[in-house]
Amino acid sequence: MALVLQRAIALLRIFSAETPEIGLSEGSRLAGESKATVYRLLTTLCESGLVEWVPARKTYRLGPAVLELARVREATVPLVSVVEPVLEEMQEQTGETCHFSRFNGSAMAVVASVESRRVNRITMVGVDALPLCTTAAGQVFLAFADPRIVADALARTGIAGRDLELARQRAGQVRDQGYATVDHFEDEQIFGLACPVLGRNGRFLGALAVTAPPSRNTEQHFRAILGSLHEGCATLTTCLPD
Amino acid sequence: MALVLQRAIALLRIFSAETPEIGLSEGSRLAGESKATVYRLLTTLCESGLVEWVPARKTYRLGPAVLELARVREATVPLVSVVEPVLEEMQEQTGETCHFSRFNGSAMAVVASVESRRVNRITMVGVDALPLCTTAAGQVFLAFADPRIVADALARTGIAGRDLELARQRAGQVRDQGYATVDHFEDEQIFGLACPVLGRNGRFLGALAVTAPPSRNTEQHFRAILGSLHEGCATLTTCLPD
DNA sequence: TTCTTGTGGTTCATTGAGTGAACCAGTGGT
DNA sequence: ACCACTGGTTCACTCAATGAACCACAAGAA
Repeated sequence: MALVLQRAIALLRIFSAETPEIGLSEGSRLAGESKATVYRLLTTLCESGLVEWVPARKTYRLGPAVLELARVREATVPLVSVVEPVLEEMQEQTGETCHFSRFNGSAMAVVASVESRRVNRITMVGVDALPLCTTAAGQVFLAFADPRIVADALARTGIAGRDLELARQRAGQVRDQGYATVDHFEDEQIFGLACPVLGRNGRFLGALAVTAPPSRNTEQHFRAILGSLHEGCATLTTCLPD
Repeated sequence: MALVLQRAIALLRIFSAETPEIGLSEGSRLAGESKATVYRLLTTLCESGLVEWVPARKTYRLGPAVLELARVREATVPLVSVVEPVLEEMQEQTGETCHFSRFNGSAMAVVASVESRRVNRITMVGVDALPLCTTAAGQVFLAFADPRIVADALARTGIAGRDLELARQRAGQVRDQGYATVDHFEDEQIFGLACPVLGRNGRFLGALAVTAPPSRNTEQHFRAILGSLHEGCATLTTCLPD
């Protein structure tokens, strides 16, 4: 029910760090709706400020109203304002890029990130969603979140057969050792280490992660990062609602 | 057109710092829609994560998805990340609570704020919208924004006759002296001082403001605040897009 | 120049999605 | 036992959403 709303929301979600602005035809194509429909939806969204028309490029992009909504959400359920100081502290301790992400129904959505100050570092600019199977944060979700939610999430990715078995196996490993590591992302050599953040009731809330160039993954540094992660997780467990 | 969408957006905007959670009946009342309609809209919004169901209190509130949208918007058009450091600097210089707000179609929406560290201070907790006529930020908008937008905004407030004349007069004063001051907000004695932030093309972008207990409004402190404001405005003019 | 192919935007007859009155079932207070 | 609230659900009616077909325009090619 409320198909129009669903369409409109799907349209909103098309906007991302990779495609921050879309034209009418492009939006129509991406959303799989007729141009007339997309036009009507976007114009209505523009009226409210949720979307913005960019005359210079004849495109649409997310509008300032989403910031207002986010501010209200943050005032209702503080998340970023709680997570950010923890990430700052971790960045201080490890010197590396740190981030916190939550499952949003299809991937791990980056909630907040603090970048390393080193010249050779992992950047989070333009990254707003992390895949479930190929990132440390995602693997931590697969290992520690409610099995039903995980099963549902895996089903949606379309992963099946041998790959599905491997993912489950990997989740088991991660669950056993309490953290996940990866040594690459897509085609780049990247070291990633993530731990689960659980609420006071034990429910999975999100993943706290540190990423660095693989050259810095020495045994000593690894232990320092893991220590910082554990500390951060403990803080968040006590400070986050739920 | 797209009436359903308009209804849904109106519903989203009901959530505020003052009413962060609403029940079904309450929402139906506030939105002026039938319970069935509101139920359908809220459930659909919940599916996408834009709204969240709170079982403990049997209410709805804004969901985590709005944070994701805000992150994308912020990556597209940096605003908070630009304004926040400026506010920090101003708070350092003046010792007072500083904030930046933008016109959102009906009021000045607070984009970012940094609170004073003094014991007696003005807090921005639970404040997300500032009225146009009774706050320094609002008066700055009335004085410096595009006259057509201002006229439209004033019309919507329902202000007319003598009060409208007074507002216009006040806007003239503010335009002449380049800043706005107020000595109270609602029934509280509060000192407020605001300056307009204009884009490189001269268009009004928002209001930069400092607020303090009236007892601290000495001539010397006033000059310090005004200086800090001018500095902040200059920075924002060069750093903000548009 | 002219043709093609793209864009953003608009129209309008058709129809199915959205609507709300009326309906549960539950709860807390009197 | 009653009342006045909740949150949630049903279903016949109808009006709002839909998309094919339509502009006007712009950029590129022949």
